[in-house]
Amino acid sequence: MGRTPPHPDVSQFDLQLVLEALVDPVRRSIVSQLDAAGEDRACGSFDMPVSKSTATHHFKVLREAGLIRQYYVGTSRMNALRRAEMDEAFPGLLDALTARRTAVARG
Amino acid sequence: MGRTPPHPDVSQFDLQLVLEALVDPVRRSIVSQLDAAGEDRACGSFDMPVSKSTATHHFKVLREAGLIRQYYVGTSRMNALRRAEMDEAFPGLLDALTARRTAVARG
DNA sequence: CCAGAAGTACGATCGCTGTCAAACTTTGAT
DNA sequence: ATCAAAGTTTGACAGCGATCGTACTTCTGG
Repeated sequence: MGRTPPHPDVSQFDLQLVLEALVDPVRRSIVSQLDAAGEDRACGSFDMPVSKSTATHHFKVLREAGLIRQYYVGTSRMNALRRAEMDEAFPGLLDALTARRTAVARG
Repeated sequence: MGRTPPHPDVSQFDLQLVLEALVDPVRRSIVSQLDAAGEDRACGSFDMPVSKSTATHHFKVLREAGLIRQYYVGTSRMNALRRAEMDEAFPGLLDALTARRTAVARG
């Protein structure tokens, strides 16, 4: 569907949801890749050892936790890291987790 | 028993294990209480909504992730937060998670 | 208009983990 | 010696979530 999916507001960010999102290695890798890229990227452009349907699931979890913002460009769904807002809600958290320690594991 | 349980060395701290430990609300509460107390505390002295056997499980997970150090004093098992070592391995992580967000000012 | 590309939606597994109760161990006090 | 306190161990169970394949939708290019 072309409609924009629901995104939580910064005031509704929940630490529990954020941690549940970041505890998964695949999702943490997505965040790291997005952070390293410094620009928005399509779902399909990520290096991920899972199927497309599983990838969709991971992006949804990240979006609902407030970690990424998603919007369509043609058939591609773009993903933007909501770093400033995360830093506002949980100062230091993303810094601690994106510290070039990235390892992509098969889970 | 009575013997000291195994503790990982700082050089072997693993981010994945640490996050898996901290994603559980009960365990995060233990860490927060330990941090707020500023001193070692016995297992039974924590405010936890679970049974003793479940508590034992949580302390074990925290210990194996390197978040706490455990030692016996009489029949009590004391718990110490390994903050300095955690800060060394993952700078800013515990700070971000033990931040009291109810308060306003932050020095 | 049609084919392909990019994702989503939907079930269905399947393993993991948080939970408890019950039995046990160790220590300290009476 | 006995008893209670503090945890541990074991075994079982329930629910969640990561995974996949298949079918479906939407958009773009020819």
